[in-house]
Amino acid sequence: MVAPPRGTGRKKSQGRKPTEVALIKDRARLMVTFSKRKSGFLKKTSELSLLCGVDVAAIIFSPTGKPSAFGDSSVDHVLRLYVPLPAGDEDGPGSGFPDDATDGDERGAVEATARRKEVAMARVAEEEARMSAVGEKVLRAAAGRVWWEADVEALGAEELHEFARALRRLRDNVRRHADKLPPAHASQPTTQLQ
Amino acid sequence: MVAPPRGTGRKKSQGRKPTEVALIKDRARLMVTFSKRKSGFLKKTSELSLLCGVDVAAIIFSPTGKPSAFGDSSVDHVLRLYVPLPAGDEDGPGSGFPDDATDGDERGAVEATARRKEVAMARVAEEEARMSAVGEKVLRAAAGRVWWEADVEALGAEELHEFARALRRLRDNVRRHADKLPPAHASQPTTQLQ
DNA sequence: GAATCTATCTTTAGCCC
DNA sequence: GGGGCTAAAGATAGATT
Repeated sequence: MVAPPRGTGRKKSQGRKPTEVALIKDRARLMVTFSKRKSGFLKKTSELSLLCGVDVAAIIFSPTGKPSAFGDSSVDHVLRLYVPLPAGDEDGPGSGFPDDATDGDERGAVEATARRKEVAMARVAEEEARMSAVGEKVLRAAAGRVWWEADVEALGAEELHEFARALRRLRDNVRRHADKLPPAHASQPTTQLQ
Repeated sequence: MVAPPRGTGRKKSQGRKPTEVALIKDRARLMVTFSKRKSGFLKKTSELSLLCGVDVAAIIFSPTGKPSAFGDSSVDHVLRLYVPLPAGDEDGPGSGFPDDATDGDERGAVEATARRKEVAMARVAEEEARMSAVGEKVLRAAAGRVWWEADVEALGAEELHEFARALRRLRDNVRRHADKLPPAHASQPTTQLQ
C-alpha cells in the first residue's frame, strides 16, 4: 500500500489472484501462463534431478500443439527426428493401437496425427532412457540394490487421486467434443521439409 | 523474531537454507527432500495440465530406484505390467541397444536391468500417449492446427543448458565408476510373483 | 517415518516495456 | 515472441511431535 517503488505512473498490481486451479479461458493469458509455468516446471525438474541425483523425464504438449521434452539433452536430437515425418508410416513400439472411430478418410488423417504423436512420445522416452540407463546401470550395481519393486501404493496415493480427477474431467470433456466432430476438415501438414 | 507461537520450548527454525542446488550428501536428508520435492513436482504437473489444458507426462526414478510416473491414471496399470518381469527377455521398442562393456555373466545381469528400465520407460510413455491421444486427436482437429512443428529453439534455450551441464557432470561421474566396477555381484530379483 | 508447523525462499499473476 | 518489475501465493528446509 506504500507508494510505487518507481516514479512512473505505473499502477501497482496486487500480485496475482488467489490461484484458482481451472482452465484459463483467455487464450492470450493462457499462453503467457503456459510459458511461465513451463519454465518453472523445467526448473523444478532440474532441481529435483540435481539435488537427489535421480533421472527425470518429462514430455509436454503445448496449447498450440508443440511437443517439448525435458530431462535430457537428447531431446534436441529426438525432436529433430520426428519433425520431418511427412505422412503415412506405421512403425511403432506397441503397434497394438485400438483404432476406434474409423469412418472416413478425413478422420484417417486425424488419426494418423494421433498415431504420430504416440510414436513421438515413445521415441522421446526411449532415447531418454537409453542415456540415463548408463548411469542407472552403474549406480544400481554399485549400491547393490535392484530398482524393480515398483511402488504402486506410492503412486495411488492422494497425490495421484487429485490428478486423476482432473484427468477424468478432461476425458469427459473430450467425449462430448468427439460426438459433434465435423465430418470433414482434414488438415494436412503444411510443413513439408524435403 | 517474535516469541514462538506456542508455549512449548521449541526452538524456532530459520526456515530453510538459501537453496543451494547441489547433490545432497546426507542420505536421510536426501530421501526427505525427494519426498517433498516429488509432491511439489506432481502438483506443478497437475496445475500446468489443468490451467493450460495440456498433456504432461513425467517419469521419475527415485534414489532407491523405484520408478514413478505422473500425468495419467494409466500409470498404475503400466507399473503393474513391468513389475512381474522375472529375468531374461529381449523385446523392446528400439531394440538398438548399444551394448558397451559386455564381459561377463554378472555384468549381463546388470545390463538386463538397464534394458528392462528402457522397456519400462518406453511402455509408460506409450501407454500415456495412447490415452492422451484421444483428447489430442479431437482438440487438434477442432482447432484446425497441426502439432508437428517442434520448436527446437525453445528447448535449446538457456534453460536446457543449465540442465545439460548437470547431465554431463553426472555422466562423467558414471564413467569413472564404470572403470572400477566389481567383477561379480549379480543381484537377482527377489520379487518373483509368478 | 509421516504429519505438522513456521520462517523463509521461490514462483508467478498482473503490468509494463 | 521476449524481458523486467512487484507483491502475493506457493513451496519447502529444518525442527518438532
